[in-house]
Amino acid sequence: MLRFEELILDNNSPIYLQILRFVKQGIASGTVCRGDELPSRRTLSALLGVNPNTVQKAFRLLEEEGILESRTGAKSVICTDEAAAARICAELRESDARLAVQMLRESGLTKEGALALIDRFWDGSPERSNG
Amino acid sequence: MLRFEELILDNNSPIYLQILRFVKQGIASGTVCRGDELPSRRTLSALLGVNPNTVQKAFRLLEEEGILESRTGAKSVICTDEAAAARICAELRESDARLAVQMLRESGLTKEGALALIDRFWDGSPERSNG
DNA sequence: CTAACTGTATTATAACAGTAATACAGTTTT
DNA sequence: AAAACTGTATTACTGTTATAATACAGTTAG
Repeated sequence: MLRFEELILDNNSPIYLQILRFVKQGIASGTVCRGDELPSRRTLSALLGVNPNTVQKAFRLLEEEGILESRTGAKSVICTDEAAAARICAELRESDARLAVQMLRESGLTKEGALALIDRFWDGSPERSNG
Repeated sequence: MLRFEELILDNNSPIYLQILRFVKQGIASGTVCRGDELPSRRTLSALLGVNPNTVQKAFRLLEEEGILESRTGAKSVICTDEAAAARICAELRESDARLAVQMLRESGLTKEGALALIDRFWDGSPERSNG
């Protein structure tokens, strides 16, 4: 099951998107699968200390993406099979890669320069090749 | 001189940040240097088709970073020497790399996975390793 | 059935970012 | 000095995000 108590919210992006991503990552990693129930909007909002409508927004988007099934009165249920989970996993990473590539391209880097920069920054501060 | 007429604005990020980056890239590439005048807020806003205050916001930030010198009534002047230009150049790319790395790490990728993804995405759509 | 839960919908408020319109103040040019 | 330019400051409008209160509707457990 998803451990929402381990979801630490930050202020850099909308809360509903952080919840969305958390659920998607849970699916991508196999932590949750088809048939698993999610906590109710009210329960989760209390747990996270946010407004129920903020959770509702995230859940609504999950439903629109076909990840969640909601019936009025009943708890919401994950409805992704393994293929869908793999797709979500790929989407998560591809969207990140797309954003990263776009960002690096816009700064005028070549592909090789970008790869070198990523390589240097991954493990910590880069060597200063130039002041 | 900076050729603002070649600055194509997009809707993915705030205009004032796009202007800011354009000027910084001009400095980093040596297109402008210390002593060069920038077009007035009004002139540039008319050229770009945006509000003068949007340009003003970018220029104010440039001044706060010590890149621009403004006196009421007179045109704003670039005040970065070569060392500052080199620093800006490095900052531009390092900040991009930091953001890219952070983004890719958060999606759970390894360094090798991230490099491979960047490599695949740089020239266009990646091969689908999995459906 | 009833009570307590569930999801859904509506409306309102506040804060913030981005953009815009306008007025004010100083410089430059004539 | 006057006109035309310049930067600066104030205020306002818009959209997004987050929150909140409330009402309604369906399910589940007793």
